[in-house]
Amino acid sequence: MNPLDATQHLARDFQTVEPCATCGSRIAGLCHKLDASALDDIAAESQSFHLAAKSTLFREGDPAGRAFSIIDGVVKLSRLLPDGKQQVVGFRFPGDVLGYGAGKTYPFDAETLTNGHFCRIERSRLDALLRLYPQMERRMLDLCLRELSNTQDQLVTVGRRSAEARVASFLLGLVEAYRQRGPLPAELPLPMTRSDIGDFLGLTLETVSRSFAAFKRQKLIAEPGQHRLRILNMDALLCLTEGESSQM
Amino acid sequence: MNPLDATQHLARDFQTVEPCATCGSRIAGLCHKLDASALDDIAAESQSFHLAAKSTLFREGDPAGRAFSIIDGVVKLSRLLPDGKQQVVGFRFPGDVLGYGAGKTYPFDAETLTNGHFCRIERSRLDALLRLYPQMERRMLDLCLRELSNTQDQLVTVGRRSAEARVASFLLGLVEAYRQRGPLPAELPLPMTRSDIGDFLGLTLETVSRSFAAFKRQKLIAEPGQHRLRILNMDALLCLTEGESSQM
DNA sequence: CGGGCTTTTGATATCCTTCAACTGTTGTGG
DNA sequence: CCACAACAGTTGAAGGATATCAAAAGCCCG
Repeated sequence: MNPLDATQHLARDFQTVEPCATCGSRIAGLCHKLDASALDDIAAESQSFHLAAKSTLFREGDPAGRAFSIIDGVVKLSRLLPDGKQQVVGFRFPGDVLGYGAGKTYPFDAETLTNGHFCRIERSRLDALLRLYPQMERRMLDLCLRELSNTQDQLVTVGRRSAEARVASFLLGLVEAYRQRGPLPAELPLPMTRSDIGDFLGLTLETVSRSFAAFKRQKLIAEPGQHRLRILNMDALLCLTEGESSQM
Repeated sequence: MNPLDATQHLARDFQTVEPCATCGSRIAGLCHKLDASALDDIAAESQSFHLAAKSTLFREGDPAGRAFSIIDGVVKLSRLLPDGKQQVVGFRFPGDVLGYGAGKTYPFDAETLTNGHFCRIERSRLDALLRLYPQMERRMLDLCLRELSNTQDQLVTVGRRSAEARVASFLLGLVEAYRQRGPLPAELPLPMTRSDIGDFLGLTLETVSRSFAAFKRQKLIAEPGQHRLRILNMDALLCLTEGESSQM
């Protein structure tokens, strides 16, 4: 139980305030509300490690031998299409689990957008732990259901919304991701590039840039510095999301 | 254990040949490989029922009090946007579980496209069963992981592919769904309308119609009758999916 | 047979992409 | 410390893929 403090800025009190035995994180990942013996087992089976920004956690097609839990940092999950285009499947934040899927290989690349702190565990060990601790398996199911729900939301956004509505939707999703993980700071980190956002939303980076510019002109958002975002008019963004042009 | 025979056309031997104790289905839904006592419990807690085509199983926003398993039939899951547009989140087939999600309300409408045969169970009972039978919870997790993977694939399709590539991708997905559920017949049922398909792919019904017309002209597919589909050139469809224009 | 869907097909409109040039930022080595 | 290269972002102009609008034909059910 060695508490680490690398997680303090983002990781306040997401569902639990007990630091995780594995890594000291106060974020409720897989280990949410486990009893002491389960936590000991996980601690024994998993390793904590750091990674610089723009590192690769794993690549699409690699044998899916390990699962990862994000203690701190932001990760981009993306798939490369034969024609070179990229689709970002999602962004992952502290508390999220990566690399535990249906197939035998990872279905996408996982790349850090920031410096990060992670936990890794062999998949076979994790499977054994899930069998051993039904509470943990239940937690995994809940994480999976939540992720499924988010992905379905994203499908609606990409499939049926205009460019500006998609960008607004992305911004609100970002706010929500941070809110779930602690008190919302006035300035949010925005570690992804216009290109990342575009690939997430099914848009080009230019279109994303134009939408950001439009939102700034309307004083809906501000970027006080590189990779820093300030939401000025949440309601207007919400309106945009719902299809109406913003008149607030 | 009353074997029903309503499932014979689609429901051949999807992962198991043992008919489900609950409903007689030979499709591996939730009850896949459960022991006798678990099956007895499920049978006691769940009810089987029929529904005509174009019926509503549940609506977006309804309290999510029950989960459903499809024994036979095809179901459309869709979300309605404020501006009246519809996004189809997915189509579900025999063996799939519906209505078991993260939230307290259903996140989408579920509507039958064909006559159907279903199993229903109170959510609280199902949760209790999942706690009681870890094998069943594991099965639920696997179903959820597979669904997540499919939804992520769909995100790539909608986000980054051209209209024809999306339609080709839908057709291949349909083939795959049927293949997983039994020997593939030469003629597949196509119970969804152009509009349903468009709402699934983020296209208008006209664009879907034009893509179908193009594929027929190129002899990639045929429609021998209403709601009947024949795949003539799978490889060319696969090619289209990957971005190249079909030259085969 | 008639009314309501579904589908097809054509003509036009539009939103977003593409292409291009330029600016701003960051990190690196001389 | 500055010069420079690489990368990220901005903005404009033009073109294209798909949406929208419209009309007609086909199909199903009462």
